[in-house]
Amino acid sequence: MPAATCSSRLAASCSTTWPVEDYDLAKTLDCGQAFRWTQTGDSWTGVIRGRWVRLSCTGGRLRAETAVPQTGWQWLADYLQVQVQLAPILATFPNDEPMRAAVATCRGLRLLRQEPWECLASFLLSSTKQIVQIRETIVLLCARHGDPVTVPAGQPPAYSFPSADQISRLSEADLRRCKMGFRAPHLLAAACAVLEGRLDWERLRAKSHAEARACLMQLRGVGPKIADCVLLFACGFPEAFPVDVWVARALRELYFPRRRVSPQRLRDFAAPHFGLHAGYAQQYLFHYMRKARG
DNA sequence: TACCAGGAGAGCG
DNA sequence: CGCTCTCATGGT
Repeated sequence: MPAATCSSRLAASCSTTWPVEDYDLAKTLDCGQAFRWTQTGDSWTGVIRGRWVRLSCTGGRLRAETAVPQTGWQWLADYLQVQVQLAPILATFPNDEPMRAAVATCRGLRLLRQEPWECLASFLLSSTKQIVQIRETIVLLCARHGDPVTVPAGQPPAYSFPSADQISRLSEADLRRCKMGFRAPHLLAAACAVLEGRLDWERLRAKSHAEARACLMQLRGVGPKIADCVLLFACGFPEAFPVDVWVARALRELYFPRRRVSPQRLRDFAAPHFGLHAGYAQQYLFHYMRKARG
C-alpha cells in the first residue's frame, strides 16, 4: 500500500512524518527513561498503547510506521513530544561547566510523555536493578501476560504492556517468574490501587508536584526516586528531579566535592539551581554520566 | 569472591 | 534526622 503522508481527514495510513529539529532518536529512546525500544539498523521498534511502531529520524524528519493503518497520529506525537522546541529548554539550564558538558554530549535528547501505568510499573521493577535486567524482566512480563499485537509480515512477535487489570489477576508467583523478585508484591498492589481508583492519573495530574509525589509514595515500593520518575516521564511535571545513584554521584562530584550530602539535600539543591526544567537537566546529567562512565 | 545495579523501608540510636 | 540492614539476581 502507498505510504500516504499527506492524508485527508478520513484516510488511514501506516506511516507519517514530522519535521523536527534537535531530535536525537537514539539518545531519546536509549537514555533510560523507557525500556521497550529495540534498535535495528537506523530504526527503532516498540509498542505504544498496544500499537506496533517503527521509528527513524534522518534529515530533520522523524518518520513513523505502524502495522495497522492509523486515522490519526496525535497519540504518537504526544508520546514523542514532537511539538516541543528543545532550544528554549536548554536555555534555562544553568551555564556552568557540568551542564555545558552534559548538553554537548546529549544534545537532541528529548523527554518522552509515556503511558502512566507502564511507566509506574516499569520503575517499580527498576529498584536495585541494572537497565539490562529491567528490560529483561519487562520483556518477560509483556510476552507472558500482555496481548499479542499486529506486526508487519516478517517482524518478530510483539506484545502490549499488561494493563493494571491484567496484572491484578496474576499471582505473586506468576510475577516472580518474570524475575522481579521482591518487587512482585509491589507491582500487584499498585495494579490493585489503579483498579480500585485509589490511584487516578487525571486527579494526580491536577495536584501540585509535592502532593502528587506524596500520593505516589503511599504505594509500597514507591519512594522519592521512583515517584519523581513517574511524574517526570509520564505525568508532565517538569520540576520532578529523580535522584538515583548516577545523578547523586554526578551532583556530589560536580557540585559538592568532598562533602557528604544526602539525596534529600541534593533534591533541595536541584530545584533552584536547575530551574524550570530541572527534570530535563537531570536526564542530561544522567545520560552524560552513564555514557562517560559506563 | 566481592561488589554493584535508575531504591525503598524498617529498625535503631 | 542519619545510619545500617535486607530484599533478588545476574553481571563483572
